[in-house]
Order: sequence, then structure tokens, then C-alpha cells
Amino acid sequence: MHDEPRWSAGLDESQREAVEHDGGPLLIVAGAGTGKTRTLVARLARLISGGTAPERLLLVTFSRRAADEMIRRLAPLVGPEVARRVHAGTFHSVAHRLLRQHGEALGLGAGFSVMDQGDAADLMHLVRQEVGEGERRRFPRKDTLVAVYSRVVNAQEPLRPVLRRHFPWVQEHEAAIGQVFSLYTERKRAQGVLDFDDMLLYWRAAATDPQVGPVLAAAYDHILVDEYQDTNVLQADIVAALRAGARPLTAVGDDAQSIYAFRAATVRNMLDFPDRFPGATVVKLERNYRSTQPILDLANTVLAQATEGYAKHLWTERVGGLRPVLATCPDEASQADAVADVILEHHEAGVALRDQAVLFRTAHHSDLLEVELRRRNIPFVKYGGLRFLEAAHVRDLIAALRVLDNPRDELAWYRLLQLLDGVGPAGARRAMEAMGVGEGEGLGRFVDGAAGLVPARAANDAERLAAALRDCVTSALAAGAQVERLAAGLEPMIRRRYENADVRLRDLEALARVAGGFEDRSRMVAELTLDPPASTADLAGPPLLDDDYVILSTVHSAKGGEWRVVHLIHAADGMFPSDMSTGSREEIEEERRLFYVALTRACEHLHIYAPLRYHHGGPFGRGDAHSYGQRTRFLPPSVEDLLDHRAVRGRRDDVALPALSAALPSAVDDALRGLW
DNA sequence: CTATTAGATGTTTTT
DNA sequence: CATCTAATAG
Repeated sequence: MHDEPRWSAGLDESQREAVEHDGGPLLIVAGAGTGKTRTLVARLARLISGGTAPERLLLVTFSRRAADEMIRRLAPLVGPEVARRVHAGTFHSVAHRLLRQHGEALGLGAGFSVMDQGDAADLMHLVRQEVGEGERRRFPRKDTLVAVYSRVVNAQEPLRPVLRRHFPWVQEHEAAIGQVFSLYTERKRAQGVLDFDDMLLYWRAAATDPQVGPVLAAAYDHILVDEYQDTNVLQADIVAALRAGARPLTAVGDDAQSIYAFRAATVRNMLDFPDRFPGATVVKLERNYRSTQPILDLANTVLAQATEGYAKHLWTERVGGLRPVLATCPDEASQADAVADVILEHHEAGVALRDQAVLFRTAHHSDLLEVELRRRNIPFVKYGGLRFLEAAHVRDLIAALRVLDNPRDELAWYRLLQLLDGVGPAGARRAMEAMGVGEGEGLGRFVDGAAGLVPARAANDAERLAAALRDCVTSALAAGAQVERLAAGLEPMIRRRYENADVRLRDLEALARVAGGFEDRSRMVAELTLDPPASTADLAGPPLLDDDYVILSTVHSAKGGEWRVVHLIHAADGMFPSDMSTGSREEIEEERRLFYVALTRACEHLHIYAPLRYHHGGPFGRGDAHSYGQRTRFLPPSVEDLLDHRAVRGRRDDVALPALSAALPSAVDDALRGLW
């Protein structure tokens, strides 16, 4: 028999069609669990075996995790060395690489630093204070400002309609918000700082430039974009520009799984693909390799209620399988109880904890469950929600690193200086003025005379920090060692400022370990901000990875994942769909797709939990205030037959007591009588 | 001008 | 719960 190329082994008919397609633009509409990654990887392997140099392949994915996974799976097909040469990453990280490499040519100057969302919020906060005093009443908070800004940029839509449609509660401040945005962009420019959105803006500007654009486009022979349904107009523009000259283009996505509209992603990129790229071929993958048919039946039915999209019907050849279970729980506490019980049942039946995931709409939905899991010593790792790099002390250390890279970074100085005792906003400004931060003199002058810049009581700490910074500049320390050095320099300040300093200092040690994996410091800071560790496990390193633990994840962060057992909690209206997103039809449709994403993560067992009653006044409040939850609208009565129903009993049964014959207090009095 | 505290207040999802 | 404001003491 003739040798079949290694990449083609085990592909089904549609997958093969997608892998072998040649010529015009290709759109692969890949339903959940239909072997999208395998197809994309096989296509990469085929291109490489056909003679395309791996570094001339651009693979854009949604997250670093996804990129790593593809390269990992490509390795056995073409060899690890070759696989690693493929240009793979998120839009943001690829843009960053480009800007670092050609910063000078593109007019960015040598040392620019990258701001994450928290930094952007801080800068918004600063410039907000400089805008009209009269606007102070109920002015949007800094995070809202960042959200609005980001939406405006990524959707390329003017402020007014964005406010009207997505942020109506701050509409009245339109003029002032505009001013804040102008100041914000000015400041970034002056300080040599780029935010996330700038990565895309600069990349697009370069790619569409008549001189530079063609050179960039010529760098690649083939462009492949994953999760195309979650790209926005900026990203689509970049793709279009890069493929100038009808370079081959492959886009993969599932419109039914588009869940990032809040970030200005638009399914239109997918639906309009054939129009934008004439001659496009569309290949659909519908055969599912992940889930059992009963799970797919439910998912299909839920999706059938949606109003728009490529028609889709997932099917599998796998026979058998259990119906999804809908567990109705009296309240949240019994839900947590029930989840823990079922996790353990599966565990005893031989399913490892790491093959089970608990999914929910918003990060805090797992609060109560986390308490319960801890109580029962069930290990878990949480994805999504508050992340490591958002913790104040970690950001303090990052600020120190940023100052080294870009001494003009006012925001970082501002933060760093205020850690010193007796230095507040005004003192920090004064010191920065004296240091000549704006002129780029800040680092040198701080290192030379830190003590003179701050109040006497802070002199020691300032000198200590200055010494640490000096070490990082003058000696050729590795990135990890520099982090350690800076952590030591900051230690007294961290001890003074935060309650649980020991825990926080240990976090910084963890950061130093992560830093150890990088060769150069500026790269480390940028990569860490662009692609922060998504969970506590990502930081903990190998020792923890040997352990078995349950995954807790927001549905958004669970994208692309699959588990043998999935527990979907809080399937109640107001929670899922979130009551923040029930304002418009579009929002509800997005919530529906999100729900669909959650269902389709399950391979063998799907458990859905719906609490009937919600207590108010905090999860541990003792108040009796509660409200009744309605089962999520995404599971209407018409799906009844696709589910197994189960009623969970409350831990403390609410039994009705017969009225007491005598009043309780008198019985208590009797018991005490004569004791003193 | 900074530090600290008390009290009010507030849309979620992430590169 | 975290963040922001106002008020107050050092």
C-alpha cells in the first residue's frame, strides 16, 4: 500500500476537504467538538510537507494556550524543531513582536512599555481628574471608561452611538468622556506607552500603509486565523491587509460559539467572509467527536432557538450515552453540596478530578462552591476572574520592572513612589518633576539621589529601592534574578502597606520563578501583560500539576476545552443569562450561544444545576431575605424530554414544627432554676 | 499634604 | 467585596 502522509491519518471526509483545499480563501465552519484543532494542525502539516517554510506561516489564535496546543500537536507530524518555527500567537502578541522588532522604523522609539487593563484604568483615573470639575457627579468609574474606550476603538464606532447602545447610564457625560479620551491618548503617546488596543491599531496602520504594508504581507505565504467568529473589525482589517495579493487565507470558526461581542467582536466577519473574500470556499464540519448523542440533542435544541447563523446540526456515530441531568436545588448552598457530591461520585466511579469541570457565567458564581470544596478537601483550580497580575503588590513589582524598560513611564513611577511612607499623589508628582521623568532622566536621578527626593522618614526605603534598580541596570542579571532583587528592594514597603505581607511576598517569589523562563526582561514584562497566567495553576508550576484537581471556570475561559464530566451551575434566569445582558435581543442571543458553549464542553456526563431560591445579604448572611429563581429561559419546557430530572434536598431540611404547648423561654427558665 | 477611617455605592464576560 | 468619597487627625 502506498504511504499515506502522516498528517492525513484519521481525517473524515469534510476534514480532509478542509485540509487539502488549495486555491481561494477558505472558511471552515467547525461546530463544537468537530475536530477543528486537528484539522487546522493537519492543514499546517500539509502545507509544511508541501514545501512551505514554517516561518512563512502565520497562525493567529485566540489565546496563547490555544497557540501552544496547536504547536504541541503539530510537533509529532513535522518534528518539534520545525513546528516551533511557525509564527503563532494571538493578534496582540504577534503585533507586539512586530512592534518590538521594528519599533524604530515604525516611529515608536526604542523603549516602549505595554499597559494592561489595570494600568489603563489608572491612567484614565489620572486624566479624569484634570477634566472639568463640574462633571464629578456620577462620572463613570475608571473601569467603565476603559471599557467604553476599548469598545470605541475596537468597533471603530464613534463615542455617541457606543454610549447610547452599550453604556446608556453614562450618556450624559459624553463631552467630558471625549475629553478624557483625548488626554488619555496624548499621555500614552508622550510616555511611550501602548495599551492592548494600540497593539491592533499600530499593526493595522502598518499593514495598510502603502510602503510598509506590502513588505509585511510578503513575509507570509499563508495566513491561518482561528476562532474567526470572535474577531473584531480591526482584526479583520489586519487579516485583509496581510493577504494583499490574494495570498492564501484560512479562517476557522463557529458562529454559534461567538461570545465576545462585548469586546466588539462581530460574527459579521464570519457571515460576510464570502463577500469580503471573493471566491471563498466554505467547508462545514458537523460530525462531533466529543460528546454523546443525548448531550448533542440538548445542545442542538438549545441552538435551534437562536435566530441567526449558519444552520448547524451536530451528530455523532457514538452510540449510547446518558441524558443530561437537570438537578433542581432548594438554594445555593444545596447546589454547592450537590455539586461536591456528584464530583465525588464520579471520582469514585473512576473519573479523575481533572476530567471534571464546573462552569459558570460569572467569576463569583463559584464562591460558595469554593468554600464547600475546601471544606471537603477537594482540590480545585480556578480559571477566569481575578487574576494574579491584578493583585496590587504584583502590579507594584511590575511597575518597578516597567521603569527599568521605559524611564519615561510616568504611571509606573507614580505608582512606585507612592509606596513610600509619606508620599502621596502630590509628593509623587513633585518627585517626578525633580527627577525629570518627562525628559527620560528619571531612572538615573532616582538611582543617584533617591533619599533627597522624598520625606526623611522614607529615605531608607527609597535608597533600598534605588539600589535594587541600580543592580538591575548595571549587572547582567537574568530576568528571574532581577525580579528577586526588586522584590527584596520593595519588601519593607510591601510589609508596611499590606496586611498579609508574607503571602504577598511569596507571590512575588512565584513571579520570579515564572520570570526565570524568560531570557530578557522587557520581553517578559510585555508577554506577561499580554498573556497573563490564567489560573493559579499556571503559576504554581510542575509540583501542583502532578496533583489531581477539579477545574472551575467561567464559560468564557472554558472556550476550547472539553471534559468527561461537566457541571454547569446557576442555570437560573438572572444568573444565566446574566441580568446585565437581557436588555436587547442581541445580548440575549449572545448569552444563548454562551450557554451552548457550556453544554458542548461535556463528553460523557452533563449535570445542570438550578437553584430555586437565592438568599440575599451576602452568601453567609443570616438574613432571611430571599427571592425565587426561575429556571434559565434557555431550557424551556420543550426540552423536558431531553433531560433527566432530579430534585436535590436541602442540607438542613426546612421541616415545619408543630406549635409548642408551652412557650420555649419558660422551659429554659425551668432548666436554670435553682442553679444559682 | 498624607494617612486613616467610615460610609455609600455599584452593571459581567477578557486579549 | 472593592472602590470611591468625605471627613478627620496628624
